[in-house]
Amino acid sequence: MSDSPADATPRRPATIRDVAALCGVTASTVSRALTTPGRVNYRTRARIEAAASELNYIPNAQAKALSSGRTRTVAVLVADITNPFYFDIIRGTQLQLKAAGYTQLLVDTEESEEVEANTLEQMRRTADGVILTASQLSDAALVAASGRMPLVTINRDMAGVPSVILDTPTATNQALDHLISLGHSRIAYLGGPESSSSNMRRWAALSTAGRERDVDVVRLGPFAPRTYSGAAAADALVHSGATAGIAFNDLMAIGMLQRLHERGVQVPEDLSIVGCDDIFGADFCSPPLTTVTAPIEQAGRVAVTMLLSQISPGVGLLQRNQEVLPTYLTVRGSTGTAPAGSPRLDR
Amino acid sequence: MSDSPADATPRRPATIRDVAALCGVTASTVSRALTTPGRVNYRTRARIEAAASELNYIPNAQAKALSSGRTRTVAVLVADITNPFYFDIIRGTQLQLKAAGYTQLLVDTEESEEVEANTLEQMRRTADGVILTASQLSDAALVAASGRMPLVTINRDMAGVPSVILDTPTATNQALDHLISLGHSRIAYLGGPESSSSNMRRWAALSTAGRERDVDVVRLGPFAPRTYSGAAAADALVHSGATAGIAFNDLMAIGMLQRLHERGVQVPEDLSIVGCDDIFGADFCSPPLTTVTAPIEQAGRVAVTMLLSQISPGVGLLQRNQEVLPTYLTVRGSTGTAPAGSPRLDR
DNA sequence: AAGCCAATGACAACCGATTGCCAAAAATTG
DNA sequence: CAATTTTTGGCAATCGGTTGTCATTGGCTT
Repeated sequence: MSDSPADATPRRPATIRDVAALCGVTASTVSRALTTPGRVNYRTRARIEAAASELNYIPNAQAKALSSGRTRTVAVLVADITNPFYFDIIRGTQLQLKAAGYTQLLVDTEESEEVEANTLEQMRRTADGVILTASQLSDAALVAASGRMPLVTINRDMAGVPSVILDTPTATNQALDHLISLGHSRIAYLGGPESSSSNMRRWAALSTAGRERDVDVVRLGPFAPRTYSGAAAADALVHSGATAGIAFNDLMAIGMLQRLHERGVQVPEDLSIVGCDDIFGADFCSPPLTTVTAPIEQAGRVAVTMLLSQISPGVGLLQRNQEVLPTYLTVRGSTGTAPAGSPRLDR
Repeated sequence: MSDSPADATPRRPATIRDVAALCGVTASTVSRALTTPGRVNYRTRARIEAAASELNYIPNAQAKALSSGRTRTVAVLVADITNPFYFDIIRGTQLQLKAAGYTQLLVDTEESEEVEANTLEQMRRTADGVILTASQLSDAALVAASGRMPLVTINRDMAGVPSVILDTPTATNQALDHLISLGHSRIAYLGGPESSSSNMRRWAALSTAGRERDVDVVRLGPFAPRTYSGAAAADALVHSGATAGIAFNDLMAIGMLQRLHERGVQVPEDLSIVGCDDIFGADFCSPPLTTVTAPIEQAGRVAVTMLLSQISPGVGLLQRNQEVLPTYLTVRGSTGTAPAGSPRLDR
């Protein structure tokens, strides 16, 4: 039992030459048999395939990459692996990449432009393409990078650079209407990082919509898109005198919920809160969060599809170079009718 | 501006021979200058370094891997990328791998033994080592795999295979004592997958502890370790007549909380719930979950450290081949005193 | 000044595949 | 049946590095 053929795994994995030797052909023939089906007589191919599986031959990916120039690997750069938002992205990319036989390289850029640029340069050789989330790169650098290698961004709208955009501004406006219909007339936007283009787009949409609908929409922040900055955001919101707040993302919104609970401010009785993204947890926090539901995982999947069509243009899957994914408002327990007579919330 | 030296990125990245040519030396000298510092005169090395940075030379990872046999890549296999538990693992591995200059390959095995085995065989060439979470492999297969390449498991206690174990049984017993001290005397364990070794160890510890302390500990399930199976678990718990439940993990516990809320069962007044892991969300669900806090991210980090010390044995970092990480009980709002007189919970 | 040794850089083989080109064998054609 | 075309497999170069071996150089000892 110590050496039954099934278990026997020689210490050195079989190479293409081992297979060739076993069949009495050369390595090039084996290579052709395995990669260019029609190029080799079917009888010899059968022999080769048998030998390959007998030796448990697995082509060396490195060698393959070196000679072919393709690594069958895609790098996914996330800004902050701590953020559940990116988990959904990663889930989507992983799913789609695996289906296409690609391997996923996961890199956390820690929101650093430098790390991002270096990684990108590194990956130029290591990966066949890159998916960039929340890029910190300048417009010029991004365009340049995109010219150098297949690349798709998520949530970065840049002409000439293929991208997947989660259309949160539209749904944020829906959220605004939702709040207005509940009687709110002074509403705050708890902003995220200034460098975030979705943050900017969203605020632009909200402030315009506010003017059109004749309600006060004020902007607070910027706040870090993390749970812990929810405290600052909550305090700012209370102090602002607004009766409802739309947060940059769910993380912040959940942090706000916690802080407001501590301070004894009732949600939604005293204050309504809307989040954005609908991440894991948004449905079971207390109260459950009214939020803008974004198809995050789908964004990851679509990004991969777009990227792969760049990598192998023959396969005309998805040739557009921008994909806008719709989002929608999910109403849960954190929004309610505006308090009568604008109660003094800030003690 | 279209061709300033700083921006100029030739279409073909510079190779080691380009650098060599620019310095009037051979490729081997460049290689040595860059990798074996003392091997080359410091003056020529300086010249080479200057040339390298001028040409923006980045060694080709594939070629490097091919000739050196090291890929500087580690594969992390997770059973289910959907589960927040693994996010924390991934976060830990990513952190530590990056610090060591390694790249992380992320693979979702979808809880399939076959996918796991195939990936493992594949990675034998592609990665320098593997971190295995929730492995589905048989003991024999695991030992064999571990003999073939550097490998560290997380939460799989197998003699001869280096592992990181989150010692949840100890803290689960603490949870039991906590419940007993609150007056509970009939307590259920909502089991996870039978194939999970931490599930088995935990149940073994709980049932022994229950006997020792002379309280009823019953086992329900198995249930899938997901939020959605919390409904079944909650119903089973209510029907069992126990006044407290310890769930296999937080996901299940959070699902139970939701279901119990729907059914109008008050937590913790009618029923106490304890989770396990302390994942993202455990602190802000409703009520906040009493749970066994496990240093999940640390487990990822430690696994990487152990793996790297296997890969380069010279660096005597962490030579033990099993690391048990302590966990502790975090009491939040989902546990309380036992209801008086065993109220009829099941309608 | 002869002899020796360490330092330094070049040469060439090698890692494991792919692929352009060529020659032998087989099949087709007139 | 000879001439031509197609099929099939081998040879060797190549991808971009690493590394063992060797020859040269210069410094040092005695």
